[in-house]
Amino acid sequence: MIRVWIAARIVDLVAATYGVAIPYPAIDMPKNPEYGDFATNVAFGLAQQLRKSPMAIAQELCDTSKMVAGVEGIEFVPLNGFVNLKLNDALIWRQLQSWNPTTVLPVAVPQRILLEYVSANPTGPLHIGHGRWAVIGSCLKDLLVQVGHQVHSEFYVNDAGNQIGLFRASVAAIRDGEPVPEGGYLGAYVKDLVDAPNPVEAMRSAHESTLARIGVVFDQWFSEQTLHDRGAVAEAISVLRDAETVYQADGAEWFRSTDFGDDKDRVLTKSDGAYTYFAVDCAYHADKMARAGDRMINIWGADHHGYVPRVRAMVQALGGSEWASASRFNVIIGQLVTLLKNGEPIRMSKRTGEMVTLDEIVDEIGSDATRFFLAMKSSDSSIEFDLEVAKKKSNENPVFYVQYAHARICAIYRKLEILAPTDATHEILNTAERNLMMWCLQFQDEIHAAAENLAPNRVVFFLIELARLVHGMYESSPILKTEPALQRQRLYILEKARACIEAGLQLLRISAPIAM
RNA sequence: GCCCUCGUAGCUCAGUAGGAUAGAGCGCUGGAUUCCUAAUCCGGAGGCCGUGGGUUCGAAUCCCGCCGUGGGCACCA
Repeated sequence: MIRVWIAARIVDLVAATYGVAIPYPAIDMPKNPEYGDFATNVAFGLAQQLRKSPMAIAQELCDTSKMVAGVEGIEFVPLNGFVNLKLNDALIWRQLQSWNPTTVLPVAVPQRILLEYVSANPTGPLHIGHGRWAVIGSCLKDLLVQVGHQVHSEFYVNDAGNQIGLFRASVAAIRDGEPVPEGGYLGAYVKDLVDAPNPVEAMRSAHESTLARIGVVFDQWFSEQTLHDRGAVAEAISVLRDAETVYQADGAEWFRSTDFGDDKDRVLTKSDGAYTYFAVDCAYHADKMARAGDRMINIWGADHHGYVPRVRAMVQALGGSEWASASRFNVIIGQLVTLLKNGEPIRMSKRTGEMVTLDEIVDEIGSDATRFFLAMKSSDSSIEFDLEVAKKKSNENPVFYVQYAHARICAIYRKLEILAPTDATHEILNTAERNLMMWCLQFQDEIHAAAENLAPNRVVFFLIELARLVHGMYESSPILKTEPALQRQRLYILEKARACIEAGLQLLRISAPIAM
């Protein structure tokens, strides 16, 4: 949390200089290394309030810094209104000595969070798209837990309704040698289910096994059927009715979701008396809000994004307006994945069974590469997943780049036949050593940013950059043929970096091999 | 038609609580191996950040229009 630490020093400095209290300012890493290690733009924000130019304020802050306690080892340099900060080697070294990548300060307000993801229908095997939500969801869970939240992860099993009836009928038809019903399921996997006592449960169980192969395990598999069984749907509708958000029209019962920003009202009970999928979802979300406590996060595919406004409406009607806030309810809409083979997109259809399953992909390229590729892209852009690239063991495939950095460090210990040093003193630090240390120290800041923005891909990019710095130091700063004190210094830095890579990969549930 | 998403190097993508000269990998190109795994490193070329306005001391980032991509617009699930 070095950036938080720096920000706190700046807050103190501003208070000491002008007697004003400010919130934690942004701490940037300047692109130009001549500007120092960190920079802050507080002077711009204070300019209006203090009726002074940013340049003058930056200058004054830097002047005052010499008289303030707690900033020893930091050189303050004003430039163009920015305050640039340069940390001396001793300070960085002290920071590193007390730094441990697995220790992360908890957030100020920990939440109880219910995270729902994947929730694929149990009518066919999982594909790469489900894999993407599975990976992002599982990374998100670990991230949120890492910063102090309590997270319950859940897979919603749509084991009731028309599609399930059609699916069961399709399996039965194939078993009995009869034609599959109109709009039914024809895929090869359907044949494999004819002997299953319960094809739906067999399919769900297959999902569980597939997900376990890529390290995705749910705290709960929530059955839609149980909502029907205990009358939860009728209960949810009556809550909406009591809130006077329900009316009758055309023989059906409607939820006035337009009162909550949706663009049209939605049917709850059809004119034939059956509940809609949406009505069942009302029951599910009511149940989730009761269990979640503080916050709900749903991860859905792009084909559901039109569904979001009505769910937001329903959540507010059932749970109260506080559930409209982004700190209580998030829907992450993940864009689609196009699978490429030899540069050509593969078309998929679940109904006819023309598809490459997630299992087949994991068979081919393994869990580590699958997870890394799916985690590295931000969830709101559609991506291409190239099977050939994912199989390559080169720089084109960044998972090996990161793992190799870890393995290389381990190889040095083997060569020297020693264990990693637990402490060391330092002499002068070269640029490669210094940059690597500075990057490691920001690991926790990055974890917090990734958790806050629900963006696990930030961790992946942090690790790629970390690996780059390790490889850079490896090339420029020899160890075996170096005098003992410097050797120990370098080993100490590399061990911190190794632990950081290990911690980062663990967060992504990717292995950190000691040899490759 | 309406709503949502995205548009950054030739390709695949980072970077968006506004910051100082916009980044990486691949591809192209020039180098590095008496030395810890070359699965690596160092250098070069390559950009009006879709487009036109606006807000601001400052915009890839925020707001509006337009163009383009993908998705959604059921008493389906």
